[in-house]
Amino acid sequence: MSISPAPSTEPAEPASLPDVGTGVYWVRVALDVPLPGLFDYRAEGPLRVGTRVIVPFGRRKLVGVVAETADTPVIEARLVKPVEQVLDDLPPLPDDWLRLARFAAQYYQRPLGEVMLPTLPASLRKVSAYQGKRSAGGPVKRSDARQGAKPVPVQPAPVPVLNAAQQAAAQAICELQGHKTVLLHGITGSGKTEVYLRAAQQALAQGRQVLFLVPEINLTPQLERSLRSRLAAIAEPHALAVLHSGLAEGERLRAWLRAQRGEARILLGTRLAIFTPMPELGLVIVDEEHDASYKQQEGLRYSARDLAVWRAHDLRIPVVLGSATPSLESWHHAQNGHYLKLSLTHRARDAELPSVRLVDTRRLAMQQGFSPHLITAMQERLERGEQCLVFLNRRGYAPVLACSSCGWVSQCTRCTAYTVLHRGRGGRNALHCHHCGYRAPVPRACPDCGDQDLRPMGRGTQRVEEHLAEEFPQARIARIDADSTRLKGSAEALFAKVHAGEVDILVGTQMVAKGHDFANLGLVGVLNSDSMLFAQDFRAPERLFAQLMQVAGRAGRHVKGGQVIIQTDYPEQPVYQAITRHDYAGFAEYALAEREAVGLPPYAYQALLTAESRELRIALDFLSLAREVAQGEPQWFPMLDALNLYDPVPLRVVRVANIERAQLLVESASRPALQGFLAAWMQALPQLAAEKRVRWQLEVDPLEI
DNA sequence: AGCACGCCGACT
DNA sequence: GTCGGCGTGCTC
Repeated sequence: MSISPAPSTEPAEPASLPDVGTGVYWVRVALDVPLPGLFDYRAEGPLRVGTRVIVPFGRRKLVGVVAETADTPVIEARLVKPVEQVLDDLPPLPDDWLRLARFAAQYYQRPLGEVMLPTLPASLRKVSAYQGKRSAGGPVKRSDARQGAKPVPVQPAPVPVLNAAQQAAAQAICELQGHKTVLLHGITGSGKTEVYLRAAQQALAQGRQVLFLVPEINLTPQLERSLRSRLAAIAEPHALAVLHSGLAEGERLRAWLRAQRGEARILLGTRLAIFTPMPELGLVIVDEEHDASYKQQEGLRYSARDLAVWRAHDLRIPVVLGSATPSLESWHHAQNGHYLKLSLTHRARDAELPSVRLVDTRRLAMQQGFSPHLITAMQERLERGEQCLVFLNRRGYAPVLACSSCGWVSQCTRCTAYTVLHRGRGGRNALHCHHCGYRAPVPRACPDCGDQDLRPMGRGTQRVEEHLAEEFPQARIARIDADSTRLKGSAEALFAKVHAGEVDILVGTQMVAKGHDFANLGLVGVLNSDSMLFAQDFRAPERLFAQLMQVAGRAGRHVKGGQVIIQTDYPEQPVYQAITRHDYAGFAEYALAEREAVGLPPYAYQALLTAESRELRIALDFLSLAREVAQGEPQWFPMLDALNLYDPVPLRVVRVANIERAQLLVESASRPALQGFLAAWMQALPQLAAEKRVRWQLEVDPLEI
């Protein structure tokens, strides 16, 4: 998105002014409640904006953040309650943090308190942490200041020699003055990380902090190790802090505090780290910027990547977005000169890109989803002692169980979805609903006609694993998906086996596609990717391309002649054609032209209003009413003719856990028109929803529609 | 969202 | 006779 912060020239807000003669200081406090606006309180002394306070709210007490000071309260003064406790265990939250929170609240149409408070470590926003303790009171004890991370012994890694392209990219970033968004487009294995590190190194040398965002927790340990060893050469081990939702509360608090105090010089984290105060922030890096996990999918539905761009702009510092397959939004900005595009077009260690072959499966005799070509290729690789990866984005044994005589199929009673057949340990099978978590035993006979011939239709990773065990009885096979890695640490253990060469064939879902560098992997086989090709979502081809590039990038990183085999019924599709040439730019050009022709993002901006109710009719009625309200009040919605409000429609999976869902898409070619409309609309929606008794949410820049 | 008040069913 | 179901009303 092209969001530009307002210039941050206004001085820090002054402490609240006394009400003349009374010695009362009025403050407006942001609280984590789903009510619009701020709440007036009275303080005994001046309070700086950004100060955390404990205030009474109804029958309870809450931690809030002073968002404004005022000469007079908005509500009647006698209704205003006093601040109960001023939390001074931390300095007030800094101005740039407040600006970021205000922007996010306004942009995503949520109350300020719902943005501010959930981004703080829990102990800084829980009243319980401050009650009962009289002395210093609160979670930030003096000893925390000195408590860094455990002193992990780290050997400095040798600084790798950058190739010419890496050198040029790093230099271009290091030479930037002020704000710039850089799109670092580097194919898998081209050494983007070294470029990030070189840029980070310079920022550190200039006395600045670096914020390094990564998509998922499971990427962090690897990167953390490599960053630690690289950092050992240029900074002390304490300089790195890691922040993600998998941390224990204490660790999370400590990392946040170290970043906030400027003790941590590099903060490595997932999307939530974008909200960490960093007093000397000088560079933001967003690795794998296209990755959907930068988008929070509940509560405040923010994009950490987009907020990173905003924050960097606000602070007048560079931000580097890196990817082998950039989002079309970022690519578009780079193409039109908004972003600076830097490219790494060759693999760093002279390794060649794997060859990609499309196997046209329309006229082939398939065996359990495998073409003879793929089986033969696997055979050859295994004979050479290389590893094979079979990629299939579908877990379980089979996506549905069906009766061979009457047409019954296994369905969830609570959702409009098939239940998936899963093979449990000891051959105990069960039907799982992937939407609501419901589990049921497998019926002995068809519930409709009594026929005992129930057959699994299609295949998931379990069935593929089973078939491969028959096909390659000598091979050691491992399966990595959400089911086989449910237990803590089991994913690491499985990956370790693969890395140790104790696995010949790896079967996996998208979990295996990200980040891992398998030294001995020669062949990647892709099954059933066509299912993504014709998904209803307009971003499906973009996601498919990114996923195929990513999984293809696992092959032949160190092995000569790496190969990818994609089985498809549609080899002529542009996505597949571009993949065979490793041609991101070609794919992007094609996809962007298509988007432009039909006016989809990045050529339009979207928001999605979703409603939930026990009855679909009610959810749809609410959405229709919401649309009528907008169309019926032209004085409230002067921007209406720049907007497109679509018909309310049921979601593709309309019922989940017995709740029916529907949505209404709003679209505009003008961001300000959309923003203005949403702000006005939000005034009317809560009342409508209360009348219809529906749960609802508004998502700005939805990823899936 | 919490939290409490408020009126109707199966239990120590 | 009570414990508790969740409807609805309010929070500066």
